[in-house]
Amino acid sequence: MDGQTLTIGELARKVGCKVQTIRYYEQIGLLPPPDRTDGNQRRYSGQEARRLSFVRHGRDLGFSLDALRQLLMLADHPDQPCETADQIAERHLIDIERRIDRLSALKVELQVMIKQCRGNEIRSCRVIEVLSDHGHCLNDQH
Amino acid sequence: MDGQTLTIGELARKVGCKVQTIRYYEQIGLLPPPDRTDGNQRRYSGQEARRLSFVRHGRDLGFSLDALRQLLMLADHPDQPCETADQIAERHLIDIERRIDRLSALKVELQVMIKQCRGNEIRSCRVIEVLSDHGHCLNDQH
DNA sequence: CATGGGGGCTCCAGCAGCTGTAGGTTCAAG
DNA sequence: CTTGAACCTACAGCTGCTGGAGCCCCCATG
Repeated sequence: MDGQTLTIGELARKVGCKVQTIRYYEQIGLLPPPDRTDGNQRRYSGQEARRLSFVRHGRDLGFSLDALRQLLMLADHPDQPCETADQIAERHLIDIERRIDRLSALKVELQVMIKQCRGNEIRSCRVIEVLSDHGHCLNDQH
Repeated sequence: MDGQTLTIGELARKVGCKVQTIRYYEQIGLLPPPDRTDGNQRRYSGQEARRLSFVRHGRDLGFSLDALRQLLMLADHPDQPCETADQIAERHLIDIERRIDRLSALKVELQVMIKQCRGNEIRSCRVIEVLSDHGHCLNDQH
């Protein structure tokens, strides 16, 4: 099942992304240039499809293209210890945790904002007021 | 304390953003053009500083510039009912909840990935493996 | 074997939301 | 009056794609 070749459109459908995205990844050197037909159309092997899957799955997990580039380089050298890969993942985990915390704080603030404001005029609207006034800010670090 | 004027740099320091960001907001019409000195430098009033605070705080809360533009327009017409402001905030709340859910799922997946991989070779590294293999994907919707 | 249409190709512009640089001017402290 | 930090404009660049124009290829059907 590795000898199969896919057109760029088939590949895009398979991994769930746009054709242009694949060409973009190739352009920025994240995917190697695939073989071409005599008519200059790209044909992808199972190998290349797996590499793209890796990238897409990584993107779904929120990794940056740069982080994925590093991970791909690591994946190409399977004999080395995987500390670096771990570090990338861990850094990413910390980042995600920070984002969750931040978003949770925002959620509370928004809920308060909305609850306090029902059917009034803008003059007394908490949404506007809270946004105007830093005193109401929960995570006040400005 | 409203009669004070600030240079663009002072304002930037006060609200915690870059000078260029302020000029950018002016350029896209989010902030009105401020008064200038004879030497063509911008001078900001307390009014204008508050408007910028509003924008920055909104950005911190994850509102898009477009949503903030709408909210600013509402804030400029305080006699109208605030349903629209509410709707914007509510739509945004739903969005934030979705983002939290999504990030929480990613967090679990990353934690599993990292925990299973300690001091091995890349050959057996879960981080690479999980990203390569869709079978390990928790939220498998591809 | 011709043809039509769906997909492929390249190149380029644009999106949000800034950020950085170049090259010049102004302001205020000393 | 000098100096140097901060200001000015204009424009390019960043991430991660997405869409369009204008052309070309592939293959199923007649």
